Amino acid sequence: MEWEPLIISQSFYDRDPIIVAQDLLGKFLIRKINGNFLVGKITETEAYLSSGDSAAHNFKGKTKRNESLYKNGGHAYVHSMRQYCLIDVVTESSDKPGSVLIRAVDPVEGIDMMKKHRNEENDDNLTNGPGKVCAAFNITRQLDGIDLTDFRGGLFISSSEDRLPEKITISSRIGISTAKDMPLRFYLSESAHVSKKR
DNA sequence: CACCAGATCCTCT
DNA sequence: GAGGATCTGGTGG
Repeated sequence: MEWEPLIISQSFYDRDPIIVAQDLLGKFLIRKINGNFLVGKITETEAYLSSGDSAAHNFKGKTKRNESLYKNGGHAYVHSMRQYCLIDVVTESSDKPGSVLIRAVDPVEGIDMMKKHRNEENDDNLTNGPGKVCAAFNITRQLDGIDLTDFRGGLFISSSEDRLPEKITISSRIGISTAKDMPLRFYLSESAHVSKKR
């Protein structure tokens, strides 16, 4: 990378997922593979609450599948959904298993490799969905539980030095069958890489 | 072991 | 906007 990543520390994640979901917009998701970097600017997120949220994977308690949700803030929860993987950022502390689903990014660096991973040539269809992001970045269940605040790992999140404020749109979450109406989805209004507008 | 429910995506109308 | 492909983990017998 030609710029120095500014790794986000754990205190950023130790907050309500509704706040973290919005603050993650514009941050950079960075994947390191064999010395190469894939970089995406986060454009779409969804918050899943630590309690009382029937759509959250913590709703029925801790299982082998979701145990990463019970780690401290700043870890990754990677789970499989049909043929795809999805990635959440764990928020709050281990007794409050909230999380933020990363649903889309703007491709920034390593775009050719993303295209290979996705078998897709069109930039606009590369990373505009949670399964697509994981495929493009080669995020698999092997990364479940990884510490996103550790730059030595294969996956981390950084901020940018001087970012202009961007408009955020709030909507209900997508693809769930319960708790459909809660306004917990956030995206950069002007981004071309978002799963769905409005 | 069988069944079923998904935080999806792609390909058609 | 609908329907199917296709995979994994959780639950109950």
